[in-house]
Amino acid sequence: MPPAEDRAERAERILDAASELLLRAGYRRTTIEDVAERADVGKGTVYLHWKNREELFLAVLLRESVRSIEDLVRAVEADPLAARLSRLTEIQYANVLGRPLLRAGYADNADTLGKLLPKLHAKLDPRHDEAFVEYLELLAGNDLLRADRPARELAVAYQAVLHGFLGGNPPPEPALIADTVAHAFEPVAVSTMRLREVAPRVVALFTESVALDRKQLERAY
Amino acid sequence: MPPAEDRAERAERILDAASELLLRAGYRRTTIEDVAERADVGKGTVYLHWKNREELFLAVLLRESVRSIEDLVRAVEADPLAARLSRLTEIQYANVLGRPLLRAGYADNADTLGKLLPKLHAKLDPRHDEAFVEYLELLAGNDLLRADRPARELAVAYQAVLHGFLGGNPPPEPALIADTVAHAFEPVAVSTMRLREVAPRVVALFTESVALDRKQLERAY
DNA sequence: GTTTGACCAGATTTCGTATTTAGTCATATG
DNA sequence: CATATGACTAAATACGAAATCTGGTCAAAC
Repeated sequence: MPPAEDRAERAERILDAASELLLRAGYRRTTIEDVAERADVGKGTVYLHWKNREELFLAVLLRESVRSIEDLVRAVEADPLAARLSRLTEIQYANVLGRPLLRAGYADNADTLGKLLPKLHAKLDPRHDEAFVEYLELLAGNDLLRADRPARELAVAYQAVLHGFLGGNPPPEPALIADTVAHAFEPVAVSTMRLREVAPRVVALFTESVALDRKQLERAY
Repeated sequence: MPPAEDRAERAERILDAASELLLRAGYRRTTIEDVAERADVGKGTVYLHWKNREELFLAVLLRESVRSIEDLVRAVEADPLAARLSRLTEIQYANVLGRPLLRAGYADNADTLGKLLPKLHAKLDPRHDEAFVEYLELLAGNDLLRADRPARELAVAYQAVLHGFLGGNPPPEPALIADTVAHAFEPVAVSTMRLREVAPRVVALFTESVALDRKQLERAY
């Protein structure tokens, strides 16, 4: 087996297997052997990529998270108006709802993620939160966000709103959170011109943030 | 023991005991005997008031909920401006945070409420939701609420926001949800005059709603 | 150099037993 | 005679020992 190239491919195959089983059986009931068998590798091979079970499954979730943000970046690249907070929220909200593993992460679905949840939040949240606050500050600096409160405070309120919607049963329509976020956090008038200006920087910001996550994933390849 | 009067008093005493123990030890670990002993009654006496363990503890939570709404009603009576959605939310949010049992109910604290949680939501939510939508419709009819979406839809969004804030860790300051709700759901200008007009009807609405809950509680007396 | 599965310690599940508890009701009490 | 009680029972829960399973390692195979 040629070394470098197929190694990454094998890692992906293992993640695919883990992802599939995680979704079907949940963290608690999915064993490393199950994953190895489904990925057509020996059990020991899994440990050549990740140092233990937990890291493997966290990688599954990290990959899913990276993919969702890559989707988001593509959406903003395709349409600069998607850089607007309300529109971005709508896209990302729908995106998360369409990815059962992320949805489980937000809805605190203990059955599928089990003891992985706390570890997950400890690992992913801080960096993403940071990037998100930067994004808000970028908006604020361009009159695309309410300026009467610090971005960091609006971020707290925003996270609460997002969590509230994602935790809904059933989660409300994406249009409703878009509308709510628009009123709650955007200024009365949002300049399309300004939006076109910041869009590339938004893309850069999220691309950079996601690059770090990518790096971490690739360590396993 | 004179019948009617002291019977209610005894019921309250039992609820006090149950409440105390529920908070300290959680539903799963609190036995009827513990409650009876702490309330200075025989075990059988508890069953003269409630038909089973679950009903007893649901009554504890119902009473807490009733009390919180009574607080709210008093606040609106004392200050008609508190009938405004953002202000009402701020008061009720702080109220819930200050009542550990209600807080546990919203934060899905499985440890203290355990298997009681699903039953609780099934029992309390429908009626309160109904009253809340009426309240929103009352506001909408007086230009005290955004009119570009049906009240029922705003109610869904509002519940998501409230749940998101209450589920926060730690829950954000009351002022932040007030601000968020004001922007998200209120019209740009809120007429103080109109507010004074509707306040009594808001009081009546919630009083009536809570009266039903009271009735249910008193059945046990 | 790379992959693997047999292996082992520790975790988890199982299953039978002991204990606890919800709910009842015959009796005690005032 | 109406009310309150705690002894009682069936059912649930907790416990513990034995059996099973699984994460992680590593010597052997390739």
